[in-house]
Amino acid sequence: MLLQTQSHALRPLTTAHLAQTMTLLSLSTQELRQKIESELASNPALELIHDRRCPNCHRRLPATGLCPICSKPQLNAPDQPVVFISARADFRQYSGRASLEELPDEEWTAAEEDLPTYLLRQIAPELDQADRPLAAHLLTCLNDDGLLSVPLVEIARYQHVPLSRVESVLDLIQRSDPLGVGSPTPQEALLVQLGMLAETRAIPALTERAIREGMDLLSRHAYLELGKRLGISTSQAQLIARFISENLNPFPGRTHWGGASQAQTNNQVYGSPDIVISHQNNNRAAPLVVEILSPISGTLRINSLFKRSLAQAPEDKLEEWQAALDQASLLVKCLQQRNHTLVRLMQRLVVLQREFILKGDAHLNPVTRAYLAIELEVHESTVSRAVSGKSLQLPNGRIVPLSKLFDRSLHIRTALRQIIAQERKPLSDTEISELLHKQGYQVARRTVAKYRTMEGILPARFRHASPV
DNA sequence: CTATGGCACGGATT
DNA sequence: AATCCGTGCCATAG
Repeated sequence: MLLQTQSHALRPLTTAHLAQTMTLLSLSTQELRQKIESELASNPALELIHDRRCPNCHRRLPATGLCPICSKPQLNAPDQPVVFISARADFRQYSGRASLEELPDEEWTAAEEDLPTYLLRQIAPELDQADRPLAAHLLTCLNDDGLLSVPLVEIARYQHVPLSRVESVLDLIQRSDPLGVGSPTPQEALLVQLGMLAETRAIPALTERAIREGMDLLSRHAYLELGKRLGISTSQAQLIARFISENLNPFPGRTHWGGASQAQTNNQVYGSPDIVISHQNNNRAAPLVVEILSPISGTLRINSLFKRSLAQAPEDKLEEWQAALDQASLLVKCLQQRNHTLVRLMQRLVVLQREFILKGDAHLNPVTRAYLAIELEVHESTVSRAVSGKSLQLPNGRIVPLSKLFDRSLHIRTALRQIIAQERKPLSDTEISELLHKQGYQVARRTVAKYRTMEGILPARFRHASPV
């Protein structure tokens, strides 16, 4: 028995290590944070140091949370992008700020005021004086997305008012400027917006049902399935999806639908990015800086007190404590490995896709995961896991899935979009295919059709005169 | 008859 | 091994 525990304690690494590294790598920053927090809560051998030190070079950090050394390009290699683990774990406000910078000037005044007061001003005239505290309570419960994550009943109980009154006040809020704000789910936000929009404008058939019954499919871009569920064709389902993404906003808190400025917002991702690419000081000429956002602020390490007390552990607890310690050190190690892999991946990726990052969709290099795996001398699946489920914020503030950097057909699709934008008369798929051949893209006529629907472009015949 | 979408197959990718 | 993607063939709509 004794021999068994010893050998068990001696060789827990390798396989377990590998397995955990893989799972950690495939987690997004948010998921990883949850995982770490739960580990931290349950495992006394782990400890989080709230130091304000850079995770890369361990120098003291200024209040901004950005390491002045690591975020600067090296003098001897100014062209090399800087890739580092970012110490600022709280990036919600960060991404929010980035999107605000994109707003045209006239929107600034509205945006500068914070959301709750902005809303309160709107609803004040229609609001019964007695309901003011209730409204204030509701508004302060809004999260960054403009959604209400607290159940209504809870608020009703807290304020000692009937549920119906809470509902009527909330209804007032939902009809205020960021339309749908205060809805409990993105789904309901969309429905409210749709309802208001329906009064002034024609809406594709079945849009409401698509949101009600196919929300899950909609967010997964599973248009084929959506079509089946609604009993319509895939392309019709795609049209509905396109209409929704162009006219509605599932997260009313993020002011994103300002005018016609965003014509091609294809697969915009909402939520927090895992990686942020920006120019230093927002200066377009400055080198690129790549931050891999850390899931936690501070340093995760083994609790040295716990380790020392292991020597005096009571007989019956020894095994349990040892296991906790092993698990903790495993987690710390794997976390480092994950960071290392991500840094190496991004270092190479940013060089390969520099054009795309700076100039946009048309300049995407068709890089495959397998190719990158060979370059980095890691297994394909490692790259796969590192890429999956992560999102990337580009210097222009857009957040896209990291897998977009591995899209093999995006540059052809943008070429296609250009052709159609410049066409004098509607071109048939066959004609477009020929034009693409002249540009050096060998795509079959059938494929043109696929790309066209992917971009949400109507068939030639129906495309005649519709300047939206 | 032409343009286009659906389905399914094979090869590449993950 | 599972999934995605480009393509060919066929049915259908205009």
